[in-house]
Amino acid sequence: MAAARRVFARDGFHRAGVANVCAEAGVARGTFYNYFDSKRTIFAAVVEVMMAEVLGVVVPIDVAAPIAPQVVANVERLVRAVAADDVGRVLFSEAAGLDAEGDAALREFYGFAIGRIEAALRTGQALGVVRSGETALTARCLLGLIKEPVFQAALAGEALDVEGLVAAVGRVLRGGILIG
Amino acid sequence: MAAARRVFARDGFHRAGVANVCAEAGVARGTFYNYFDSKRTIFAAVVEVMMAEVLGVVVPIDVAAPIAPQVVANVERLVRAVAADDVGRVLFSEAAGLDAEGDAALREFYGFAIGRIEAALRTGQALGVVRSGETALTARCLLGLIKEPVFQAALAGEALDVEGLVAAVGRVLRGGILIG
Amino acid sequence: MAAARRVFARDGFHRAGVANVCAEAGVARGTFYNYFDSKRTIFAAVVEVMMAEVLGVVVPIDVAAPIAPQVVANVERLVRAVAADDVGRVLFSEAAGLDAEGDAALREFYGFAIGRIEAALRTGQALGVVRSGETALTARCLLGLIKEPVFQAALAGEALDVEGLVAAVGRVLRGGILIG
Amino acid sequence: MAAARRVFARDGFHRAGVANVCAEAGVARGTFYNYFDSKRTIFAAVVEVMMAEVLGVVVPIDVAAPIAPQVVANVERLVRAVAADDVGRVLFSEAAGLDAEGDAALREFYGFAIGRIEAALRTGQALGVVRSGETALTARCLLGLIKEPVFQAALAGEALDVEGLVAAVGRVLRGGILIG
DNA sequence: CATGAATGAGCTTTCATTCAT
DNA sequence: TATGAATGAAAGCTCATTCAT
Repeated sequence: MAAARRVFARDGFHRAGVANVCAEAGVARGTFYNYFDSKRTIFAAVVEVMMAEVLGVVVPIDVAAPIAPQVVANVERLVRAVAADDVGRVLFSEAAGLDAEGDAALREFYGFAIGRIEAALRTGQALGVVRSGETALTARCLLGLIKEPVFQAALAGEALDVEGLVAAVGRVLRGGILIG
Repeated sequence: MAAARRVFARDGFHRAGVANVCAEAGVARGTFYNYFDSKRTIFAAVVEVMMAEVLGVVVPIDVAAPIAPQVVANVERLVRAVAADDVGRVLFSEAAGLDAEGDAALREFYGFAIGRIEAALRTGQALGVVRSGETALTARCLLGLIKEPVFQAALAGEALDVEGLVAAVGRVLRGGILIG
Repeated sequence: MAAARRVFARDGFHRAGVANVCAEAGVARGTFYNYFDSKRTIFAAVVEVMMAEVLGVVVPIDVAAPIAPQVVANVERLVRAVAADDVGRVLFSEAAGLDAEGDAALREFYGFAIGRIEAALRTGQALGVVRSGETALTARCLLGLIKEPVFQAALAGEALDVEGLVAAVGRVLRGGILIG
Repeated sequence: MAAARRVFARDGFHRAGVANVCAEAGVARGTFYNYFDSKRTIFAAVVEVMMAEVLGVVVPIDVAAPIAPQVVANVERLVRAVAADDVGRVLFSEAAGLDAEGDAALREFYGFAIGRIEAALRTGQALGVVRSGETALTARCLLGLIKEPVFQAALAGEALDVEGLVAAVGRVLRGGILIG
């Protein structure tokens, strides 16, 4: 699994071969198929782990405590999780469009993430700390707000400026962009 | 080209075969290779056209006229362009991670788009209609704000609610999310 | 035909394409097939012309006149004919092993040439100017004596030293190699 | 390798397909590519073995012992080696003109063979058993003397009369053809 | 008669997967 | 359980040839 993760992160699903994964793991091809049904299967397993890692870092907001720092902390952990180990690269570039099953897993992942954001928005609206308004599309927008800079950094091959990104996201969340 | 666009949009680069493209176009395999060097080549051509379509709908802001409606109109055209014909699906899912050349083209595309957004932010700051602050990461965030809902709609196989999205984006741009 | 000859001489039968021949001749592909049935056909025609050229330069020996100079002159003309225009390259490298028909043509060509040499040997023996002995294999040996240096020059891409070759051949013919 | 040798000998490089080689060997196409990079590669390997076989049978002349029988023995072994297994067919018809690399290998082969002959001629001249005179072209002529009858037999599809050929070559070597 | 776009059979090659050891 | 040689379906691509214009 760890070897597969490295190989998929480095080469992507299509350019990576089972042979590469086996070589990286130091086992024979047959051994691979004793543990995984197919290349597709291990990729799905790797992706699932990555999704769990990403979703796992988000901590539910405690409404009794100050909210803003909790949101910031969540965003920061999220960004770090996605930026680590090419997780973003695999999840955002490779996982989409593989096949129906893969897309379903991806939909579930995003559905869960967006659901959490939307729930947070609703709770925030109820508490009066989030502006009222439609939440479904807004949740998707917020997801993109965080995801896109990570994707761009991966595409450019640059390290991500996590603090800067958290600050930028925070600014947009708090006050938008336009004045007046 | 039109046939290839349909096939790549439907099946993706890897699942689509030259045979599929030829069948869709109603020509023989040899005919294909009279016009394109390789499967990779025609995909690059399709992607390039899509990129041009997307970038082409963005009209420079006229600072003499009211700015907000112009921004809204740009966002709306952009969203429609990306949502049409699975452009988003191809550009966001298939084009990334193919090879070095493809990634370079993608970087150029995003670089141009982000550059435009950043320039607009700077101009807006100079005019006093955009809050001051860092612009590079913010530009990426704004790109994600628009891109992600389109991607999600494509992933879910739903039609995109363009007006709703434009409204949601507008809301975030104007006032952010958080109160106080 | 002239264009085909150039192309086949330059590229060989297999690496040359009908497209190359047409480009060299400045005509369209369809035009080519108005005059020749196939690539194989025009190659056969080119080869036939070359064979005729080679065989045509050999002049029957006039037994009334001094014989040695006539033989030398024949060898020299033969060498020049084979060395010119990559004739040797086409005849010796490309024409063999194409298909049954091509091999048959080649057999006829060599059969004729070897027959001429053998007849000359027999006549010479009758006249007492050629040592007695078996003639069939000897004729093949003599053919090789002339052909091989031409082939080697073509393979090495060097110009052939015609005078030197004629002298060397003459020396072997007259006195062999070994002493005593 | 053995199967490939048979197939290349029978069909030639261009008419032989990897499929034929695999069928002859009784293995699947994939198996072939586990051992050889390409059709070109295995052909080069086959040719190399053939070249080594041919060059390997030539034994250096021992100047202390009678020379003529040694030369005859060498020629005989050479002829047998080239005549066996369609070695001549592959080496003389198929190997030439494939590509730059193949021609280079062929040049090396012939260069080595001609070099050996030339060295033998020089040694013979020093020992006074070979007539004085130019050696480079003469060496090529002698090569042709032996090679051509083998080639002709292969082309005609006849078995080669090895003893007759050795005798004919011997006659030419010793006394040439012409009298007086 | 010249054209050249269209053709499609057939080639080489790849690689996920199997299975006897 | 680990192995890795063997597998073969399927892909991309070439090029001699045809035929409507």
